[in-house]
Amino acid sequence: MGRAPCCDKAKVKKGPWSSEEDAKLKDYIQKYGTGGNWIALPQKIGLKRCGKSCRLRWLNYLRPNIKHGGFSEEEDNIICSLYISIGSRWSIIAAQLPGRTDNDIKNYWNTRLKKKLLGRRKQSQANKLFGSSHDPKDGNGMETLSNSAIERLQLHMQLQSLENPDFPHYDNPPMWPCKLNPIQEKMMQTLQLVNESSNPMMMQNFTPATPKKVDEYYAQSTNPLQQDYSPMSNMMMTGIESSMGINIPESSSSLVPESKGTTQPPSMELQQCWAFQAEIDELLSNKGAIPLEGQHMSTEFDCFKDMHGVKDSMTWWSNEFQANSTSWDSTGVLDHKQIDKKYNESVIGRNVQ
DNA sequence: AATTCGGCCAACCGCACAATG
DNA sequence: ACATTGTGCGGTTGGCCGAAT
Repeated sequence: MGRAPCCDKAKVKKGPWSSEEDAKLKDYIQKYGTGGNWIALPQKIGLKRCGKSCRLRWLNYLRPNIKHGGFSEEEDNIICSLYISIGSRWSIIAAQLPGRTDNDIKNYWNTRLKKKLLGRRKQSQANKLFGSSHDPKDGNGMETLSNSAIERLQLHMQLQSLENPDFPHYDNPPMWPCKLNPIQEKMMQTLQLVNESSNPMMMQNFTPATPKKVDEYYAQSTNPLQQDYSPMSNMMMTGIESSMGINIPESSSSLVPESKGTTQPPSMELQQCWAFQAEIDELLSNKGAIPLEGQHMSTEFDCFKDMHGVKDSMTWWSNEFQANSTSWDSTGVLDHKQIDKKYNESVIGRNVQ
């Protein structure tokens, strides 16, 4: 038995809002605020609408200083960067873009930005690999990998290739994230689950590395590419390492090793880590696939050419975002509530809880 | 000119969580 | 401690509109 509906659906109006309804709602809220109860609000002002519908209309359309459409390149970069980092947490992303609503950003991402970045070809390949045609009864666990995770993985790998264009990235060492936020941790746990079920042999032999082992890895590194401590790498988690259970000590994030150290081979954990990264990469890039008509393999990442200076901007933004966020799980929500509170206090002159 | 198709976006739905009694 | 209610959020849908055929 589910919870009772918030309103009588037979008696409320649905569909597009008329200008009269907009005016009623706007006038009332500008005069009296929301009163802290959206459910009761439509009755007070004689609107035959669900309270939730009123709230949505106000937040997404009638609220002052709302911007619609015309996303700037900087906003594109911010959205992309945050999506890769935290996924479809639209409210949090919206909180970082003044005047934008979560709904707007969500629509913009789903209809334009995603296509711009991923391109049709990779999308169709991903669908082929993980899409609805896949039989969930196969039991290989791939169905548990969400589209969001796939997209983020793809985006990240594309960015990684841009970082080191001369090297196929399955030959590259991992670029260590300095510290995962809880959301990133969760995503990596999901990826780990997928890997566990799709390749149990690999995980059987795996034991999580300790921070000490990671420090040893840094000391052992001989390849200049293994010294990647760019902010980009910190923000855009490779994820694979994390999914393998390797913990990155916080202190490592700001350390740039002076020497290259010894020539000892990397630890077993790291070799397994790279192998897993190569495996995922192989899976996603689907190297054996025949290019679609009119497309060439060399255009793999051409979609990113549309994003002028995306790397620099994203790096900058990543640092700013990290620096400004006191905590990951509350940032957006708090900001949103603060905005509403400020509006009620300053415009309406009311002190709302 | 008529029809089909696909992109876009506003709005709805249902779930999860927080607040309250 | 539990039940109820309100709010916030992300996913999805339906309809409009312009482009293509």
